[in-house]
This record gives sequence, C-alpha cells and structure tokens, in this order.
Amino acid sequence: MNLEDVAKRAKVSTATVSRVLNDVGLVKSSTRARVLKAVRELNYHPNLHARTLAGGKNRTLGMVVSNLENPFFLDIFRALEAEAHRHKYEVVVANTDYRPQRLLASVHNMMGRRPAGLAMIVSEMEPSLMDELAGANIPVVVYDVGATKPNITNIRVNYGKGMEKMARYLHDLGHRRMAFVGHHTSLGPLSVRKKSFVDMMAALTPEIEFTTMVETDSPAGGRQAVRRILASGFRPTAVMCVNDYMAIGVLRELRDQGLSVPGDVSVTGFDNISLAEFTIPTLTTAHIPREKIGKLIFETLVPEQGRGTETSQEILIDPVLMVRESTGPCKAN
Amino acid sequence: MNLEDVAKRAKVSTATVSRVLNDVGLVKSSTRARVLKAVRELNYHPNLHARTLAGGKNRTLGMVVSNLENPFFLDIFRALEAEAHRHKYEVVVANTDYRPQRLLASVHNMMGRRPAGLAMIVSEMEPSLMDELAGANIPVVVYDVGATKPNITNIRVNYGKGMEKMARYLHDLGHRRMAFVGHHTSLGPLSVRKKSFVDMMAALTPEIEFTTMVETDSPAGGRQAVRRILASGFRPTAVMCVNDYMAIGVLRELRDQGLSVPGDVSVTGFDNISLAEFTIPTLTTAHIPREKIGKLIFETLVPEQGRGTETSQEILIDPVLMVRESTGPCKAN
DNA sequence: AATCTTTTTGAAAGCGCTCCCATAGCTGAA
DNA sequence: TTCAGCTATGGGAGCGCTTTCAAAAAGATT
Repeated sequence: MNLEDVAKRAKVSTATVSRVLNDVGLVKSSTRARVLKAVRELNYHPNLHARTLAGGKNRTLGMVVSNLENPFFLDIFRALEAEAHRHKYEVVVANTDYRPQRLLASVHNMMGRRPAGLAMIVSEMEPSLMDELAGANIPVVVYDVGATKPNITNIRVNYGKGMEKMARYLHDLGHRRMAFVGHHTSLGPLSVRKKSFVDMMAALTPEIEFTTMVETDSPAGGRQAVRRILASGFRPTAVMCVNDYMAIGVLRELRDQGLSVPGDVSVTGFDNISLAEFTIPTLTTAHIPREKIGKLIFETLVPEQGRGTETSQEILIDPVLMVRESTGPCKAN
Repeated sequence: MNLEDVAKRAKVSTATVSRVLNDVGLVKSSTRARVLKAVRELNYHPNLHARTLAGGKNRTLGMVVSNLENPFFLDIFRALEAEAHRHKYEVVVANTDYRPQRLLASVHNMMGRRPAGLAMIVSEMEPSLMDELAGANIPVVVYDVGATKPNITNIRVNYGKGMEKMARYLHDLGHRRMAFVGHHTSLGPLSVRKKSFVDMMAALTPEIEFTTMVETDSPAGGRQAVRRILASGFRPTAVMCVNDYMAIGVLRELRDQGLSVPGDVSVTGFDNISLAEFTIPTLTTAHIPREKIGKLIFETLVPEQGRGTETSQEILIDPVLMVRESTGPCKAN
C-alpha cells in the first residue's frame, strides 16, 4: 500500500497525492476530493520512514530518561508530549534505568531515528556523550547535568538551594539528627543533592549526619535505606529523601518499624509528584515544575519560526518548599 | 553523514559498508576493520528510516496504552521492552489517556512507522478500529477487549472471575454494604469488572450495592469517588476499586474523612502494582502478571523462527487474590 | 602457467516519499 | 483567433540504505 496505489486509484500522479496529503501547493478541489476518497478507501497511511528520508524533516522528538517508573520523569515526558502534540509533533521515549550501557544504546538508537530534537533527562551522562551530542547536528536539551556546551541547552534546577531550604526548615523545627536517603550516589545531579545536605549539616549541626545510598530509585529503595539506617543504630529525628518516590518507601518502612511520622521522625521528599498528596501522612517536599520543564524543552528543541536557534543557553529553575503533614517539630530530647 | 561518507573514508563501496554494519555476507577481516574504524571516526549512526525503507524490515514494535501514568500499563510496557531489548528490538509507546481521538491518532502514527508488530493495551477500542487493525498487514495483539478477530491475538484476563473471588472474600468477612469505584464505565474491560461486581452483589446481598464512576484513572479519581459515595449518604463497609492506582486515593480520602481502614471500611484494589505494598495500610488486591503479559506480547508479535505465525489466538490469564492489610472482618452491625 | 574455484568487492536497482521543474489546461485581453 | 498569465498536474531526481548480480581478486589444482 503506497502513494502509487493511491495515485492510480485516484487517477493522478504521486506528486498530486503528496500535495494533497501535505496540504501544500495548488490542487483543484475536485481532484483533492478524489484523492482523499482513494486514501480512505485504501485505508492508506503514509510511510513515515519514506517521508523523513525524502523530506529531510522529521516531526518526532526523542527523549531519554533515567527511570520512567519514577513519576517525576513520567510527568516531564507527559508535559513534553502534550506540548508536542499541540504542534503536531510526536515524542519517542527511551528508558535507561540508570544504566550507562542502556544510555548509550538509547542515544544511538535515537540518533538513528534522526529526530527533530533530543531531550536528555538522565543523571548518568558522561562528558564523552555530551561531546558526541554536541557534535550531532540536532538541537539537544539536557537536564541539570554537566557543563554548558555549545549547541546544547541546559535546564538546571537549583537543587542545592532547594535542599538548603529544606534542611534549614527542619533545623528550625529543632531537628538535629538527620539522615539523607538517596540512590546512585556518583551521578551528577543526584550527588548535588547529597552534597548540599552534607554541607548544610556541617554548617548547622556539625558531626551529626547520616547518608545512605541504595541501588534503586523506588519505594523499595527507600525501604531498604531505612532498614540500613536503623540497623546502624543511628536514630534520626528527620529523614530527607532525594526524591518523593523513594520517600514513599521510607514512610512505609518507618511505620513498619513502629516509628510514627511526623511524631517520631519527620520525612521530606523532593519533586512534589502527585502521589505526595496521597501518602499517609502527606509528604513535605520541594516542588519542581515538570509542566513548565516539558514546555521549555519543546520550545528549545523546536524553536519558533523567526526566532533564530540559540547556539546554547542555560535555564535555571528554583524549587519551592511545600510543607505538608510528614514534617513537624522535633520532640526528641 | 551517510553510508557513502563512510565508504569513501574506508575506500570501499557502500555495499561493503552495509555488509559490515549488518554482519551479513563475507568481508575480509582487514576490510571490516577499516570500515569499523571509519564508522568510529565519523561517529556514524545508520539512518533507521533509510534502513527500514530499503530493507523492508523493522525491528521496532509499537505499543498503545490507555494511561501510562497508571503503573499497571507502565509495567507491561517495561516488561515488553525488556523482552524486546533482549532480542534487539525497540519499543515505541503511545499514550491515549482514554481519549478515542488520541487513540486514532496514535494508531495511525504507528501504522506510519511500519512497526514489526503492534500491541494495543487500551480499554477504549472500537470495533471499526479492530477491523482496520485486522486489515493492516502486521501482527497485532490486543489486551482484553473486543471479539476475536482473524489476524489479531487477544490476551484476556479473567476479570470476572477475579472480581468474583474478591467479592466472595469480602462477603465471607461479613461485608454486605459494598461500593464499587471505577472510571470510564462504558469501556469494555472496565465495564466487565463493574458488571461482575454488580452481578455478585445481586447474588450475595441483593439490593445493597453502590457504584461510582469518575472521570480519571488516578488516585485523585479514587478520592473523588469516595467523596461522592459519602456525600450520597451511603456508608459502605467495603470499597472495591477497579484498580490499585485508584485505591491509593480511596485509602487517602477515607482517612481524611475519619474512617479507618480496615477498621471501619475494607478496601480492595486490582492489578497488584508494586505501590500496593507501600500504601498504608498495604492493599488487598488481585495479582495480574504484567511480566508474563509483556513476554507473551513479544512472543506473539515476533514469532520465533520456525514456528509459523498463528493467524489468531486467544490467551487467558487468571488473577490471583493477594490479601494484605486493607481488608478485615466487617465490624458494623 | 593455465584453469577452475572460492572469496571478496562494486555497480546499480529499488524501497516510498518530497519537491523542483516543465508542461498542460484555462481564462480573459488584445 | 491568439497569446499572456494563471492555475493544475505530471515527470523524475534524489533521500540513505539493502540486496542482487556480476566482476575482480585470490587460492587451489593440475
């Protein structure tokens, strides 16, 4: 089933069918009707591959994320997709599960698809990959990772400041023995949050700080972290999590261990995913505007007509503290 | 950057480069090395569109789901993807948000991509679309929807039986005033669950049954449903949810209304998503093996060499009851 | 050294589309 | 009637690849 079949049936040339389908150039309305009829009757759908190949254009964007299971990433994907659909673009995602191996494979696959733009929302970027991307001839947006590179726009979230606000808030509530729960320590944007925590603790309550890193970014990871902390003998009055998704597991495990939140322990997350309003207790967190980020990504990857494509830029976003039920005054002596 | 550039640099023909890249045909090892070197130096990635166009083959599968935000769908996607990657296939997903409009657009987009196979995990299928898919010349799998069609494999979950087990279990605990919470009533597989509930109630405890349908498949939807039920004056001792994802909101709202679970009200979900072990209390549900379903989808879409492609078949899966903390004996008088 | 194999390579024809360029209708003015 | 000036169409090259077919190169055999 191809253009020629349609052309034959409508008794026109393939050029005309193409014109009708793309709504470009002049076509007599009677001819157009005939073509559309043939298209419908044959249940024809243009071969996208041939289209991109011939036209050199592509209305699909690529997006690579670390963990689609974490609602944070999913939300960004959905926001980008919504914006894309509004402009008749499509988005194809790839998930890496924080595995560098997969990252590479995904990026290469994406490059093979020759997308109109590529968004990298991953924590495990490597400098060499950044170089490769800068060399690829398409617009690239990266999320909060690595140094600024020519041809690559960087959307940054001020995690440091967010963590600082959070730590200060807990400190003001009287908390001194705090623990930090994270995953995949070594990765850029994640280590920023951890470092920020460690620095704050050093400044606020020297020598009292505990950091756990587990292998998975999930509630199960959060649960495991709590077990580790308690097994070590450390009894924090507050636990700060690298994100909300892990905090869900932290809340659950604390309860399993007979500790009440926020009575015995305060818990904070990060991201403000929608589930944060459904946990018991609801979760104190820092809001990161995924909606806005998704939109920003689209605007960067598909620059509006007229406005020239920036070579590279940097966008900074500030997290906003959202206080809910999971945090309260420190009651420990 | 194309095959010819590589060929020129390696001083061979494009045919040879192609042979090396696809690992077919005989190529002298010294030549192969030269080609690979050129590929590396140019950072070349084959144009997938040209590949599919020329080769007529495609190693990517399409998948359309109703709500990627619901972990149930995401799990199936991830299972399918894992299996696909194992066989060097890729998966591209499209999300419909239960909107027929989007469904159509997604399917057409997929057809344009000429995937090796298409999996439809959507509740909002229409017969006409089924016909169109049966006519398309690719393997199609649909999840639990519509009548069996030639050329289309149907993976069915015995929701009716699952709901029956669940209702009977609650009945045995003494519950009589039960409510059902769902969304998008009219859609096939969803209405099965509802109908099953209604039928069971009719058999077990005639005239005491309450059904709410809200617009979104999400915790927020679950919350809204509880508000509606309570606003109506009905005081159920058990709430059965169409899935776990909505049950999360139900649990939260019941607590907000001062009702304890399972003390005052028992709650059940369906699917056994991993979050069901992290809610407070943990959620009684029915397990649906997403892992297995993902695998099954792959095997159906990409039939192994040798085994002939079945024209159409039907696969049936039985849910398994998972009793956790959210259900208990009815204490009401 | 001549001939026959076998291995290795290249030339070129598509794959299904877009888009440029040329041609064919048509309208109305001269 | 003729021709400029449109509007509508068709022809065909080319997008980057795979794949067949044939030819060249390299060994093997006598």
